[in-house]
Amino acid sequence: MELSATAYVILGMVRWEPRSGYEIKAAVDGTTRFFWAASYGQIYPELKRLSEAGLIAGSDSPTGGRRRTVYEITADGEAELTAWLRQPPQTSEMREEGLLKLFFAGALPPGEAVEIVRAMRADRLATNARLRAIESAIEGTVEDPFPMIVLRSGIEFTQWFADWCERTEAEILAAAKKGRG
Amino acid sequence: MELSATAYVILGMVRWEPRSGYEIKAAVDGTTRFFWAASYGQIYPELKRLSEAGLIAGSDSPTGGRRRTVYEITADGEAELTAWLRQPPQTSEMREEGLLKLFFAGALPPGEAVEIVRAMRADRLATNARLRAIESAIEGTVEDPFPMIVLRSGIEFTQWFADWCERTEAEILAAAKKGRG
DNA sequence: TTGCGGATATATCGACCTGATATATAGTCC
DNA sequence: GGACTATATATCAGGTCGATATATCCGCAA
Repeated sequence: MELSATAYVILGMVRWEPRSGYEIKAAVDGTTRFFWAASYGQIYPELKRLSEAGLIAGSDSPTGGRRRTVYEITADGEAELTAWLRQPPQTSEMREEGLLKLFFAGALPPGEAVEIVRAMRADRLATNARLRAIESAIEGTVEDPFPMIVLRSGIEFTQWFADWCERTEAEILAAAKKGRG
Repeated sequence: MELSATAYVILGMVRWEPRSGYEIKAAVDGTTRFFWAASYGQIYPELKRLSEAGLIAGSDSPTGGRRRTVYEITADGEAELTAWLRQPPQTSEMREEGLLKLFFAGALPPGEAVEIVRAMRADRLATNARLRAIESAIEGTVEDPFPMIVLRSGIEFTQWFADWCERTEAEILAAAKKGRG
């Protein structure tokens, strides 16, 4: 039985507490989104697969006339999750359109490249602020230390990236000045 | 005309010099792979689309009996590329299975979580070494400063990440000791 | 009370992307 | 000549994203 990493996101999320597909999506957006996203297009089919495989169990719990299925993890699911946690991590990817544009910035007139770095910096700082807000909100409320450790890695990373942009902007401007002088 | 970011990778690559699909793939793997990857499954169909759109021009240049099409950028392609470079970057994604596992590491017995951080650190250090090797190899050979700037961002980032892993390992071990004591 | 907007809930689709695989030819080394 | 690697193009299953569709529920205001 081969499961995608997203399947394990679902297992991990319902392990903390039973959730509907909608709640899983909201939990992912509020937590792992920074380093592992998931969309409805993955979540709902995956819930069916995991349910058929007996790794989670769904039960109807409608709100009035609105149908709703809440899933909880099974003993098999828990075993599958911990077995996966013990395997060395494989996937490590990045897609940074800003770095891609900077890479080809030689095609722009001198002086325009700094705009790319400025836009990246503003973006990283905005993410940093969002993550800091989450940090303040959950500070001291959770007993499990690992979500907070990972959240802080995001805060440090976006801060590092913003600082790199600032330094690089200065570097590009200095080189342009030297080139002109 | 809507182009994917990967289409612009191709435009940027053939702008430096005419290349075959195979050579574009090799160039991507040697340079932008760290922050923007591309596979044959994207490159070959995209070359056809860009060629039909008149943004690149292909010419047959076989090696003996082995067919080979080399593409070069057109004036339209160059205009399209610089117009894209002037738009603010959109996509910024990360997929770090290690952080995902660490996030759920509370499901593991205490003491096992450090293994995840150790594996991530080893991996980041290996990438760092590869990037440094590229840096040494191309040092002083390229006039365009931007590829080197981007390469160094990768070197700094992997170094920062490895350092974060080291600090986090110590933090986890200290917490475990405190928990036991 | 009627209606509007936003939240909850599930489902689907086109497009993008990866990794693997298939098919051929060319060059190198023993 | 055979083994191996590099060059070159093509394809496919499956993962993933963003947007969209459908429907219900709730609070609030006209």
